[in-house]
Amino acid sequence: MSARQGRRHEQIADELRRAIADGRYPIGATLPSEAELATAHDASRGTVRQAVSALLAEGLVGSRQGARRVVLSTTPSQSFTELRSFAQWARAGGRTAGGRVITANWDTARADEAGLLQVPHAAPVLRVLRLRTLDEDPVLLERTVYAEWIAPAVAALPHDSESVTQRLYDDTGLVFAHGEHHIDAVAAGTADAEHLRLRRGSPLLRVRRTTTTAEGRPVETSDDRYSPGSVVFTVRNSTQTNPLTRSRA
Amino acid sequence: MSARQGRRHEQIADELRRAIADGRYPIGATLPSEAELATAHDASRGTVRQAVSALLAEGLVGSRQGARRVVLSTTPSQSFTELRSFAQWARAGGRTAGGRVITANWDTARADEAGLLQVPHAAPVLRVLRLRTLDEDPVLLERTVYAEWIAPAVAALPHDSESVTQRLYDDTGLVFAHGEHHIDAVAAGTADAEHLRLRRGSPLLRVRRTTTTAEGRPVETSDDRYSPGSVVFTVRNSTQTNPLTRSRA
DNA sequence: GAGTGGTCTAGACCACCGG
DNA sequence: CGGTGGTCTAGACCACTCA
Repeated sequence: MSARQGRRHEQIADELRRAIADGRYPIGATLPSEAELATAHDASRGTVRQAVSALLAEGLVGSRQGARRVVLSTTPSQSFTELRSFAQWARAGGRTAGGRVITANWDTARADEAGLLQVPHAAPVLRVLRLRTLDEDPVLLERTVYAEWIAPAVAALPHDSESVTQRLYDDTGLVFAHGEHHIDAVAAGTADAEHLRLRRGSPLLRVRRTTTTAEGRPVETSDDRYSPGSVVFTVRNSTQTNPLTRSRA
Repeated sequence: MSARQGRRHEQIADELRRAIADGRYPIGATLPSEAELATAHDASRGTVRQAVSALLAEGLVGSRQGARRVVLSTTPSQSFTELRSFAQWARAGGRTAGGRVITANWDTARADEAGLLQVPHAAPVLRVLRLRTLDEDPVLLERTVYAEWIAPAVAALPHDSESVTQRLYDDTGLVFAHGEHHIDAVAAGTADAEHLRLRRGSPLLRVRRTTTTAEGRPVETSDDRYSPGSVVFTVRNSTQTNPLTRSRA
């Protein structure tokens, strides 16, 4: 009994994910009502709602007041790993990714970083400055902060690893499951300009991202700056297949 | 009237968003406890949790069991997961959107525009240069090209319409259903600098977007340039859902 | 009108954090 | 240790959908 039994809502969510993936609820099918799920899992309606809202957030099901929930998608997206991993994205586009660590050192988390990584204030973290190249051109400067629990595995990697994501998966089985990306534009600072071979003040596309495991445990948070003209982010969305709305249906 | 009273959790969330945007809770600050918020808003803890979880989803605050919630970001974040218009997005954050048309004139579609709008080459289009403000500050310069079929409705709008999206819906029933967004960074040109009150060469976040109706009919295509620090785009993804992809410039 | 999801309440126990 | 967030329950009322 010792194994972490608790968290009924996560169990219910997993059960539903499995059922959808298995095709027991194909696209367009309706899920059982909250009341039915509550009875079947011997849980309260609140717990069932917590479970279903996770699927809602993942875009697996859609929800409308008054109507049963509908399955929107059964197949996990393949392109997530592309988004997460610079190397995999480059390879998919037929280009060659390179990378090298410029500096790597232990430090303490700043307040915002501690929040993002969900670790105590001033907890030890590993800071890595890494330059990424595409077909030999420097295009991306990454300032990544790793949580303490994963940092040793990162520190053990070769400094010129082509794909950190792949190496971490091979070495530790770590899978990046969720990501959040904040995108804006900033002017290149001195270090940015030097490493990306630009003039100071050049416009850079900045992506601040935090990646977590499937359980929601934060792994790393990073400030990535892309050389202008090297990369464009594309988003497609619609009112009908909007998988990511939260409470506001 | 349209004030849509009665969703306590949304009111509480808005109040917190406003407080964070105003700097009453700077980055790194802790939020009041759930119990305090519940008392202050005369709501139950469950309702407060629903409100706070929205901020959590938006990346404004972080959360760790046992510790108070921490403010991670004060910049308003514009989420693709909510296909909101600029004005609607501003209002949701408790801010005031303004806008005025600088120039509007008929022209013929360039080749790329014709392709995006799915109209014949050199078809007539309406070109509008529009400056958008947030709490009186100019933050966004839009260069929008409207297809001929919708252009008359656009041309008839007051030049200082707060929400073009809303007005078009009210006047014509038009609903923007799908969007495609390409995001990168560019340096401010002369016109950009003048209208956004920046120096030439300042980094701007550029979003080139094309919007279509539910039937897939293109309505407009636009080159939007955001003043630095005014807006952050946020994308959440996971192995299950991936609305964002990266592509070559 | 019955069913269903959206919202809300008022409790409760636990795991974790901090001083 | 007290405070806090994470989870859960067992009700309730409403808005909406659908047959």
